[in-house]
Amino acid sequence: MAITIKDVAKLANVAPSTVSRVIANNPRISEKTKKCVREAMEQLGYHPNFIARSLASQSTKVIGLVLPPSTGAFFQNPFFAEVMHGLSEGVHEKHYALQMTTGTTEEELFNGVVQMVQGGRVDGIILLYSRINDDILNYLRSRNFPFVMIGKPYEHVAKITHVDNDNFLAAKEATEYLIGLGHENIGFIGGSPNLTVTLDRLHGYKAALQENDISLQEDYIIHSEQFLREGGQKAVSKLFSGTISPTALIVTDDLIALGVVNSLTEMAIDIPSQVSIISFNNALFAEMSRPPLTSININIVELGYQAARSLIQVLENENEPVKRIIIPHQLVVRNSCAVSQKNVFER
Amino acid sequence: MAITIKDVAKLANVAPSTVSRVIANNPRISEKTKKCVREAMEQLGYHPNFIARSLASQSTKVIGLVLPPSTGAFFQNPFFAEVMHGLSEGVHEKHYALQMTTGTTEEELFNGVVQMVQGGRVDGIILLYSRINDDILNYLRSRNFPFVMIGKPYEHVAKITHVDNDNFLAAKEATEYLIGLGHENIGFIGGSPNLTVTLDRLHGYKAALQENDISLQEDYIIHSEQFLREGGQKAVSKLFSGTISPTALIVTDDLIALGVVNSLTEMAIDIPSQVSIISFNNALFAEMSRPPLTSININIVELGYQAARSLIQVLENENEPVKRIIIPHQLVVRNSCAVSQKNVFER
DNA sequence: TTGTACGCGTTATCAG
DNA sequence: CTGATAACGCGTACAA
Repeated sequence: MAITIKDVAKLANVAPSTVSRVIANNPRISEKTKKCVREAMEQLGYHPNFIARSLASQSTKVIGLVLPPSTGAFFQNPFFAEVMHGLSEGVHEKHYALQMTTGTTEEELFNGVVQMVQGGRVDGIILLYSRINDDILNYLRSRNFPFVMIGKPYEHVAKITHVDNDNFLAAKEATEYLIGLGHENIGFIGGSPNLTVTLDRLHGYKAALQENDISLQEDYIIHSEQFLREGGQKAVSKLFSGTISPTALIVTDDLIALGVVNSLTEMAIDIPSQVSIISFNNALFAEMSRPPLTSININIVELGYQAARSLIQVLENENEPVKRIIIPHQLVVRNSCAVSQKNVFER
Repeated sequence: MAITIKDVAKLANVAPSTVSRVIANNPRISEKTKKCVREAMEQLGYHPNFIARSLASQSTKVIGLVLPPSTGAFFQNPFFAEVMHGLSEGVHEKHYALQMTTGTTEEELFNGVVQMVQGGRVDGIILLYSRINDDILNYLRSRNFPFVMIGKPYEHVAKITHVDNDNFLAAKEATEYLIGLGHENIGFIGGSPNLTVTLDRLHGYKAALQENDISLQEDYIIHSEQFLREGGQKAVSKLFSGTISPTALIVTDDLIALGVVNSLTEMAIDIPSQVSIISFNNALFAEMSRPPLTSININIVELGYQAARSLIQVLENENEPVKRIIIPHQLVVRNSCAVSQKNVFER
């Protein structure tokens, strides 16, 4: 059995509670006994038992992570690694640990969260996604359990602390950029329409069209359930089978964009001379693609970092106000967009 | 305060210990009281407290993950996401949770591990790397704490359960493949020489040369500390400044290979006609690179999955024997290797 | 400033 | 088959 607080107490000739107070650096303990106790701890190689501490103090110093339902695909997207990077830095600074649960089905996932929460495994939770009508979100809210989310809540925006980009603006700017290049037939290829990111970007796209008096074509909008390359491929075949094909595309994820590029290349449609593409996330892929993709850097690492920090603030301050943190984005111009060749003739 | 076992006991008119036994599905409890207790649990919405359970049973059902020291870079490499994918599936099947610690310095990392171990936070640990003279490894061994590692231990191979590829063979095959194409001036660009993966692959490379009576050129061997693109770029400038430049390269990581490709392209050295490249890991990059890289698929997801499973076996079976699990690899041929043009003339 | 005693929510041992 | 009771290791009123 490991060294406990009692062993230390015995060696230092004090009561266990005194040792406990020394650990907590309680100011009401004399420096002399503190030193004495610390020496005893050193000598025995004492390390506090986190589990016992958690039970007594009702706090674990662990933060739970909830990955989106389609966990398998999520791991493949560079978003995962980057957000983990930021999260890990954020929690590490404050001496918290990260815990993950995953599940293959929606139900398993939900149960995993319940176990984390009601099982007392974690002090708070970070949702790595935001979607419409999320049971997990509702559950956390109904139990009043501390959590923050990455992405904009679909409902109750003002009541949920979250870290997000201004996806509306980002998509609007992206679209305006294409319009500025003379494009008017602009397609939108997004991820699942249940995700708020997708919706926000779609709205930004629509707003830009409207402000520039370009009529919206519903069949220029495609949603691909998977945030993967396959999604992009399917989207292209739908988009380019119509009568008038778009001359430019907004794609909400680099990975999907990759599929799009693949398909277009196979169809011998040149990028950017025939179709311009602008995508989101600025993953390494974006740079590697042929042609290199113009993409919007949403600073995913920072997204994770801020999420971690703001959750910890919620946990450590009695009534921390609800916050909304917006991480800036940047358009990274590469070679996937060109001036529209035909806008003059077509209308 | 949450519902406890006592509340359930009261409602079901039994002792708390009985409730505990029902949870554990103890066979010595009558079906009748089981049903009664379960109804009470249902009615109250009871969920067992994991922390209390952990304290009493001295087991947390949590597995700790140790990332390599250069954590920042590690997150950027697709290896991270893939291995996490496998790990998460492996632990999820057996109802364990994953916990991560990270640290910016070696010392922080070490302390993180000590906290996990001595703090009783985790039942076992998975090391996501293997290197020479690892303090953490020595610590775990000295405390006799259950752990498995991904990669081959540098020492005590027969005493440490680990999951690995046959990196020696993989590199040997890769080299032989190049030799088969007529190459004799084959360079080796590896990651840190402190990692056993690097060493194993280097040995495989050397063995292949030797068996084919090709003399080893020490200045054809470059180590890049970072598993990143920058590493590849530096390596190239060293390699191609000598008198006789290699006509083929073994690169131990796709990300490094990417840097190599970049640099060679900038130097207007054509791949594969002037230099052939074969790399490891078969990340998405490999396929996307221009030209697409011939790479060795080491099945990273499986590496993680098996690591999780074997650790859990160690945890759940009294004296599970030490195991060594080898995950198969496959050469994925793309377009980065060609028949050597000059081997006939040069010797 | 320090010690005593109890509670945190379970599991496990030992009776009955 | 079930019920007391004692751990598990620590935090914390309360008392001294």
